[in-house]
Amino acid sequence: MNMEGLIKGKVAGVLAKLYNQQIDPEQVQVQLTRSEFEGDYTVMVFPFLKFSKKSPEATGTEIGEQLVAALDEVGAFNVVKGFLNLVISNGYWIGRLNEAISDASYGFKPVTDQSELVMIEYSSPNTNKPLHLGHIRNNLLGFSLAEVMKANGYKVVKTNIVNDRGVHICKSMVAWQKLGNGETPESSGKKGDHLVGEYYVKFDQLYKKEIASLIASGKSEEQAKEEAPCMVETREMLIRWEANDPEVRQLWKTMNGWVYKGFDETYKMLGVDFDKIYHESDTYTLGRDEVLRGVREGIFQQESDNSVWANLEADGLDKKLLLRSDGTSVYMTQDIGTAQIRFKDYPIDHMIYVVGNEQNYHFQVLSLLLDKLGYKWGKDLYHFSYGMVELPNGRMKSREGTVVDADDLVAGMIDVARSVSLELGKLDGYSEAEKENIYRIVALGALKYFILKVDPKKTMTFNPEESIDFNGNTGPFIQYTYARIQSILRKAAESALSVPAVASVQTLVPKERSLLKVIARFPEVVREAGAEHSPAVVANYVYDLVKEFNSFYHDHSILNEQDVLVRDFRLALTKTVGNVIRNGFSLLGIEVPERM
RNA sequence: GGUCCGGUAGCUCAAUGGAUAGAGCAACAGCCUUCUAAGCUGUAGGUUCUUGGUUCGAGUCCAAGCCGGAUCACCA
Repeated sequence: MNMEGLIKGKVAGVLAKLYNQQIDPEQVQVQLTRSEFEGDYTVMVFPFLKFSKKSPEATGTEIGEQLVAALDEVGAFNVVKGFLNLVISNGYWIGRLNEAISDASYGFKPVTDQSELVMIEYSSPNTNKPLHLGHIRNNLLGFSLAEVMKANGYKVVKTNIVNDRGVHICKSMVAWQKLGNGETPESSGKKGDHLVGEYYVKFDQLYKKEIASLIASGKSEEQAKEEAPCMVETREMLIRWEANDPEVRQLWKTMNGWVYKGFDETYKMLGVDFDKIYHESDTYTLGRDEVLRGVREGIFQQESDNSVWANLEADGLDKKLLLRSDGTSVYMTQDIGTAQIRFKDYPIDHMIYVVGNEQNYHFQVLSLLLDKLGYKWGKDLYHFSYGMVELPNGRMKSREGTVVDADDLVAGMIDVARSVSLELGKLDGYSEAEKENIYRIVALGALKYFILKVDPKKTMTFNPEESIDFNGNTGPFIQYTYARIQSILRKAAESALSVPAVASVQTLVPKERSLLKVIARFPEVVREAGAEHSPAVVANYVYDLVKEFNSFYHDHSILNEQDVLVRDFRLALTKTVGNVIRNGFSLLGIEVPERM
């Protein structure tokens, strides 16, 4: 049991003994003592006053005396107002370090055959335009969440549902047919996803032009939008696509192929991957079958124009369209099919959808619909609803050209990392390839940390005018600390010093002690990150750890320490901090460099 | 309009109902003959949107209001 649990149980026992009061140990409030007070753990005594009928100070003192007598690890206590501060022995903290020193997966729970399986859907791009900053947040959160869940002992299947069909895809196809002149990624040298994205934009321009000329010829705006030739063509193309028209299918395959090649490059650069990829084009018919079953069973209603609806008014929601009057599928339809096939493919215990909070309503509806269709897991779907990334003046708008492209952003970050690194000139002796790899690690560290340190639920702001910082509370700051640690360990090895498997000092200076306490928190941080579904918990912890280490590093010498026992202890401490940084960052999908 | 989410230092973000609300950036002042200065130390910066309520104790919970955003599509 951890120290907090131990204290809670003991306090409950003491309350029974002193005041004849039974209380659930979980009701005892224990927290880490704030650094400005002496002590390690603090027990709130305010809630006990109604039992003790004494002052907070007297109550705290009584309980404190009992705890010192009952627990070896509690060496002393002090009471400030209603706060009972417990001082834990050095031996306990050193013992916690000794657990961590040689455990390569310190803080992680093992995954076993009995582990529950969690499927995490993330990324889920449309194949009509390249990935942008919003997708980056999704991808980083999804990948990190998968690592966090693994560290909490779950089997994880990462999945990606590619939205590869639908009107939006047909729009870029129509535009390419009309305006493309046979342009390909090879002929133009453009990355495939970017090329297709350009035609999606061109479609929009053409559409607007056609609407304008129809309005000029006397049509109403509504009519114009309906009758614009390129839109008519798009709708026809979607129907031909669903009817398996060979010509349309061929064009679709070709253009999607370009996009996939582009996406693969971006995914690889971001360091994210998937265990199983589903395509909407494979699942939407399953969804349609399910919807039609729902109609037969009276769960859904078919209107006279053939469109199918779910009436969710009894659940406090609206009516929801499931099939259009022309029989084609909508977004919701394919999500039903995808859910069904996934649960057929895997023994899923928990399903997590990493999708932006703009789709909260969609997932509320999806969960209800699956439930109505008779799937017992419908109600249990978990929508990991993260906040949007905004620019200083609001959302990214493709019409205003303010979309921050994922590839451009990463390339820009690498440029910054390169110039910072060249200026500092600490990579002498590395080959160009090794240097470029460091620039990449640092650049992605900066970007990933910047995004993941923010509470996923919250909207966050990104300013493309100011490049992401490399100093202060940043990824490179943490990577730098790791690199320093490795430098010390290399020097130790050169001097034939080995890191002891067990630390055997008796006394600790204050900065050693606070560092030990931060290291000891790591397993709980991993657990909390899993329970809260929050990589930010890990990011903020690693920052705390690193700040604490740098302060220690500044004040105390490690290799030049004269007392051999202290030197060896500090080596063990230093190595362990490095391991925790690496493990913590691995949960965020961030690499750490040996030098920088 | 209905529903949901948010509002903390100039900016970007922290803070299981607990002590004097913390970091970083930006500003200012120091620290490299010493294990990597992408570092360390200090100064300054706050009506936690407002008003009530619950509580021994509220940035945190409740209610109302103000401001901002999302969503309620035969878009995804």
